Amino acid sequence: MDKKGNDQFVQHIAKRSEDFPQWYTDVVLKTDMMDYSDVRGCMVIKPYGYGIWELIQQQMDKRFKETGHVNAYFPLFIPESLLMKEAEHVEGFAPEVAWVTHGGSEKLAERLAIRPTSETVIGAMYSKWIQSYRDLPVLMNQWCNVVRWEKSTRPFLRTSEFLWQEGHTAHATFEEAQEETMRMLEVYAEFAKNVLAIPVLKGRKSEKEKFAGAFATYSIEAMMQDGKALQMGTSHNLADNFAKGYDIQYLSKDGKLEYCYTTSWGSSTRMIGGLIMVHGDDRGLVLPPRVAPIQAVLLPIAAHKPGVLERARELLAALRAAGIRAEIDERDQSAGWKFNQWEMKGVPVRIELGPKDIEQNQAVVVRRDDLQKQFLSLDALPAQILTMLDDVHEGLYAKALGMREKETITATSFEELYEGVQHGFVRAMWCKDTACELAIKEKTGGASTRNMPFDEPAFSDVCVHCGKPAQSVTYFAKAY
RNA sequence: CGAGGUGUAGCGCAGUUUGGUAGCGCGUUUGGUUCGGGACCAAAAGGCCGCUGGUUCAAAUCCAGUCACCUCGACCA
Repeated sequence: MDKKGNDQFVQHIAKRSEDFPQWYTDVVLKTDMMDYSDVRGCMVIKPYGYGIWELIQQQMDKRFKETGHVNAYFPLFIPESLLMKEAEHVEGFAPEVAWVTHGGSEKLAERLAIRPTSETVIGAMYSKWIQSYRDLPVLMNQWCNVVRWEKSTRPFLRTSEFLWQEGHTAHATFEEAQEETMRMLEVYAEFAKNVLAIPVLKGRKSEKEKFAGAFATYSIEAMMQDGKALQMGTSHNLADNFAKGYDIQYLSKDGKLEYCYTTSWGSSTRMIGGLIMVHGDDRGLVLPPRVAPIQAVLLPIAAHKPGVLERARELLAALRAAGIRAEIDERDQSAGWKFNQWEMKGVPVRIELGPKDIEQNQAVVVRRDDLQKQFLSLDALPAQILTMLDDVHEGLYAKALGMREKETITATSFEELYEGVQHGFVRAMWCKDTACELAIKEKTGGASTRNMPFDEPAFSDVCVHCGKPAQSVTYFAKAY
């Protein structure tokens, strides 16, 4: 690269098309979102990245309140005996649990697991709290951190410690639990669309991939720009599996002792990784406006000239008064340098204000998504920026949806399916997912029915998702 | 856990083949000129060459061990 920079921050990033993993890492590190810590696989989220997370939290929490959930907090440590009560759950999580063995210098009589997820502790509490059908449903959520000792890690996508929310609910019947499971899956899908500008597929996971201990697991999956799938939220119907393990019972109206039906659902800082990989381009990050910590950055041009800075600060105040998260960059750097830096950081809208603009009562406004430049009058600028932010959101969503549709094929044979998942999603028919007996019925092609050789070795690295939207088709994708 | 790669200044790297004063670019600090797409000049600061041991008069460099990180597998609600 022949471009010169006067800040280490301004370095070229890898070409997205040539080296997607490297591009992703570059974007994460060079946009000042996170850093590596000394503990392997643990991330440090820096203020810019955390700002995104705060906006995600706010907007998601608002949705949880609307669906009647309340926030609570449960312990970080889970005694080993408590964790062991649900057999499938233990088996699934055992390989990735971190253990506390000592308190100070004394060895503990019983090891403490650092929560990989909280069904177990929360189940134990629910067992105390729930006595009667009048106590149901219990609808709670907690925002917290969890630890999973992963073998390999990637920033935001899979870290040893991560931040998330986990919802835990208890209901009187299986049907109510199922309804809750689907309701929250829908909340996630709506959130992905309207806040993150990411189109997602809703689907049910295969038996092999479902949450350890769940009756059924549903997820939302998005396609990244390399064609791979990323799970961006899950919702589990736990049926009465955990209620039986943790003795969550209630006395029904007609005086019978019954087990509860529980659900759990979660989404994490992985969503940040997802939005980087869905929207980013060769210039760096592209943030969807609703989670952008800075929605509009104001760059005074030739700021040393009289009046420029003053006018720019007035404009900043006007933007903020309109509810726009705006910042001004008054640093003593060249204009070109600032353009590049804020583009890399993905700020949705850039506003340039120089002496010539002030003369003509206008500003130069540039959208991050298409880099189109326009000259707008200063008078109505805040209102126009607000509209523009919505346009950017819609534009990003449409672009991501277009990409996904382009990279999704419909398969009518195993060969097509296998070929398709190498670079995108595949639509294929799904019947029932029972252990190793899987059958595919062709529907879209309208032709014959055949059995799918799911036990072929080539298929082992394919992540299977079953979605059941309107057209009743099935989605398969190669996953991260 | 398998295969490959990398550890040298805040960041990116050269130097290791052939042992001999620790180098370059960017950034940082100071002063000045600039300022509408990655500015320029001048000066300065900044290093347990991942760690441990060995060979040697002498090790960033050779040998052995070890640790960490990265990529790809495996694994992963």
